[in-house]
Amino acid sequence: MKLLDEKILDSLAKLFKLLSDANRLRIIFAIGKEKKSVSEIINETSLSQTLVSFHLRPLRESGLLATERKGPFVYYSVSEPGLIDLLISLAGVSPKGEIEDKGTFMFPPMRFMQRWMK
Amino acid sequence: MKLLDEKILDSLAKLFKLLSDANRLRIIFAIGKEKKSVSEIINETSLSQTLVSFHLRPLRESGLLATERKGPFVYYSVSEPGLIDLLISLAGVSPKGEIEDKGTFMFPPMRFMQRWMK
DNA sequence: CTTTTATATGAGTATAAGCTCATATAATTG
DNA sequence: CAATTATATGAGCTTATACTCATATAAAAG
Repeated sequence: MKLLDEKILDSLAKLFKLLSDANRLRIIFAIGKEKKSVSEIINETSLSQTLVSFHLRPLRESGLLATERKGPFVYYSVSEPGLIDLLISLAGVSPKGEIEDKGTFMFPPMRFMQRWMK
Repeated sequence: MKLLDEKILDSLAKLFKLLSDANRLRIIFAIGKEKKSVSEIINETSLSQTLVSFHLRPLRESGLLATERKGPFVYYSVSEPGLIDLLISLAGVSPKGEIEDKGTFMFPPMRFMQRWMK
């Protein structure tokens, strides 16, 4: 008997706020289900070092990303892999940008999103 | 073979931005899978008329909500019902705030969200 | 037609978000 | 330890967001 209370709404809003920037999504998709160093993220996203670090901060501080240091490199990973699945299904893409696997569940793509894709 | 391009990222970011406010979520959950007049939304959310109309605008203009006038009332509905399912599963609540139906699929609740729920 | 009810909107404001620049810290190498 | 590579952070700027107030429009009722 779980009620929809204030806390859940606030948490959901915070989660969506964390995801409401294209560069943040680029970064998260770049990490995917692996561990990526900041350098790798910079290379794969073509964003500046400062901007990547700038966006990594709130993602890390919120707990959405986890970090692990290995020598001079800091590796980032998505704390909740389910989030990647969610993003992949919402984006309507497959993990490697190839044909969708009909066997795995995917949320129906948000149709109305297409009006923004021009 | 669907690639993750700029347009998809931007669309996703816009979608999340639309959902990144607790009052917007309140409004969307209040509408749910039904058609609700602005008055009903005001009553169920306890938000001011101006604030409700203020938030309804971007939701409507983005296409996320659809409107229909009946006499003096304007009824709002969620254009893509799948969105409601998504929100319900992310929030970890059942449509009526009761026990979750084990038969229907639900995305695993984002565990890390709990750190925000205090 | 005037009044009332339902809803929308423009203007103004305070706060937050996204970004860049310069600089700081952390670990590695020479 | 000095220099280099990897990453983080504070300050400052610009734009966007969330909100309120006053007012406007739309339909219905009297």
